[in-house]
Amino acid sequence: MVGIFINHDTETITPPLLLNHFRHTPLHLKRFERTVVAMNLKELSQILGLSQTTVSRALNGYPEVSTRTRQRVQDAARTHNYTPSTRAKGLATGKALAIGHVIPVSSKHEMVNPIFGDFIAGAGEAYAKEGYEMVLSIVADADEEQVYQGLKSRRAVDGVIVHGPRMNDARIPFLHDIGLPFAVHGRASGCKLPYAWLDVNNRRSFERATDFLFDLGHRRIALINGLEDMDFAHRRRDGYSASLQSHQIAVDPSIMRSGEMTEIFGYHSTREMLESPDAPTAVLCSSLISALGVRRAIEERGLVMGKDVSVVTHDDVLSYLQNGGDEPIFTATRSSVREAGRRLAQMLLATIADPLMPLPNELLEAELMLGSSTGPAPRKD
Amino acid sequence: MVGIFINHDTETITPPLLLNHFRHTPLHLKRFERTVVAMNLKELSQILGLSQTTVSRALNGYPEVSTRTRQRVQDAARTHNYTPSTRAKGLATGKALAIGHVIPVSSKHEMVNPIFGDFIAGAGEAYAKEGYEMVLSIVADADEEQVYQGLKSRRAVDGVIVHGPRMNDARIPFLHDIGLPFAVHGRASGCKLPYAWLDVNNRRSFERATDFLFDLGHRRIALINGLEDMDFAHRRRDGYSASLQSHQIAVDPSIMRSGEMTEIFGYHSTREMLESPDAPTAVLCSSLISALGVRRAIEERGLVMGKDVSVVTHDDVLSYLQNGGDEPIFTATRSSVREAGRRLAQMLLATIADPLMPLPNELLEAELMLGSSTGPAPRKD
DNA sequence: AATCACTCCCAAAGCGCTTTGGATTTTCAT
DNA sequence: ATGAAAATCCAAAGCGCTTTGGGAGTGATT
Repeated sequence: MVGIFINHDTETITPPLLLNHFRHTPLHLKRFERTVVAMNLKELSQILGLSQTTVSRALNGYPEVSTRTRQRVQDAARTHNYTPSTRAKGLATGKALAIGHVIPVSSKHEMVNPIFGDFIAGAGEAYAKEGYEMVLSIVADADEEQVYQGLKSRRAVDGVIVHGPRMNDARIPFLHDIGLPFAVHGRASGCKLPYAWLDVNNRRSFERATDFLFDLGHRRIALINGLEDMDFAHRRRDGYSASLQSHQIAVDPSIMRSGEMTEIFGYHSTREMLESPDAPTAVLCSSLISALGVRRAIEERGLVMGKDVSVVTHDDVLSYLQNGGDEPIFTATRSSVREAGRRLAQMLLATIADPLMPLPNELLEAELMLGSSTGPAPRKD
Repeated sequence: MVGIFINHDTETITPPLLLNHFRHTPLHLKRFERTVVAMNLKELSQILGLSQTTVSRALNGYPEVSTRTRQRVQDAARTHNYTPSTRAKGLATGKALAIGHVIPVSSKHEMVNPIFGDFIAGAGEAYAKEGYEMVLSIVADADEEQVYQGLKSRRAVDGVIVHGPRMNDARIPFLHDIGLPFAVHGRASGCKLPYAWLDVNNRRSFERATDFLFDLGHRRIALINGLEDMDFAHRRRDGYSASLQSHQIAVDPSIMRSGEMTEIFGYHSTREMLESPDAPTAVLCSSLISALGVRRAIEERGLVMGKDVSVVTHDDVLSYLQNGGDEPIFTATRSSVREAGRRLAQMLLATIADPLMPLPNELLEAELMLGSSTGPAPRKD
């Protein structure tokens, strides 16, 4: 082992006095690492007999380098497996080359939103293309602001994606105040400030879905929605109510539920409502996962979905939860959350690249896909 | 605006010649940012009238600082909202203070493993506690090695978590070779090298589950499993086979399926098998999501789960997919993937903190939870 | 022959931190 | 008092990169 050390007075160095801190590797180990590990700019430039400046410029595409030299440098970089250290590059440029995703975990049920995986997958593609890293923080929703503050002052990221916006979401003015670029997946009604966002037209898609159920003859339509204070839930409810009103039907709270969209939630809600003498003939549901629960409740009662009770659900096109193969199980308002991730990430990168650009917005329309979960309202006997 | 600039010859600086590169913000903007933005060590030490050394030491818990000074420094840091830049700290210490998670996206179905969100949530807790960042790369499984190489040579992370190990997984020797610390969620049969891992005792839990079905009188037990080359699937199959053999029943490939564990997969597999004259009376399933499909196929055929056909599934205790509330829907082998994330992350951090430590392993036993999806085998008529 | 304009390259100064090797005070038994 | 040891603090040298402000060398133009 000793032969590997470069600096021979290693032994004579007095180790720093540590106080419950293991962050600092013993010096000899660090030396070891650095010796064995990755090539750096200095070494590469020595190999090439060029200055660090020239090598750096050659690699970063600056024009003050001859084509021949650039080629030579690039080849050497490849063969020696050289990639600049993000840390050092970041320090020098003042950019972090990373985007933060702060994932709120609902303190109530410790639930991680299931759409998150697919969203991240989409966003990841965009980052990889631009050489950005993606850093994740999982946070109890109460501590969120603190986390943003931390990311900012540690200079760990160049911007963040805001997930699961609520109405009048405090995070938006907060991020605006601390000057951390951000883009929101969804919108926050009531927020006056301009901000970058991408959203599905939730209101419209749920209005259409409700209209569709009306066309099939349904008059008693239940709504199983996300948590009240989530912005998307609010908008969907608006769309639902609008449709009811335009058909002169009063909104009836007894067939409306909101909660965290688990299978169980869909099941319990539906089960309760079906027990009533005035049970709904159709259910509009905010999530495919809950819709599975809805179906369970329906079938458990010996009813047939699409005949006795119709179901329309929103479908985020999650990779592990396809809505049927050839023939969709559920009639659904459909919008890929993965695609949303991809586009929102691009959006954020664009606003970071050009801070003077007007903040971009994008409103996606959900498709209404016909499946076998809907049918004409059953005749009253 | 101009008043904010600190360096007044800003205007006279000739901008660097850029070649299709937007990474470099115009200089005046950078200045602006740096001026407005976060406090740094130098500023803080000036405010305090101390050297950077002392401030740094006070904040990092080194003993060469008087209690009074330390207190003063800590207070100032808090009030001025100072947090050291991770980049700079990383550069100076040689650590990245970050752990990488490389998430393979199956190239076939572009599927993100649904357990991933909960796993990450668990791991995130561990990282947050130790001041580590979590960086994510989403990667088509073919490019994985390249991504590890990149993380290593960019010095972006101190270690990585390996997800979804396959049999004889090439990633393990590879990571070993490039000298990037890692810990595996699961194991890779056939890998001779020692490595840190945490796994559920898949073989045992599936053997027990099969035994249990035997005890209920079932003799024709189907297996709906994950992809063949996934290590966990292999082990579960082993456990299943072992139980069959110990009961003198031959393994019958016609009632065994393996594939990506979607709802649809569970549905189709079950549907097919139930059509056979020699249909299974029980199904052992590798995922709660697929189990939902299994149930659908059963009920669609007018059969009753737990009576006509028994189902046992593995349950990863995902937050959005609870297996029933009070009374579990499915009888299940149960092991929290979130807890696994938490522990594996701690494990990795420990091996990084002390590289000389023997590599830790942990084998979790799954609980066998009784639900209403199982019952005695129906009598042959 | 001197000047100019390029082209191609370089030394050195940061970026914000940690860590080393001392320097300066305090403290305290003698 | 009086050294010696302990307690505090500091200047400066990196960490690995980018970027600034030149400096040679080469032809072409006066």
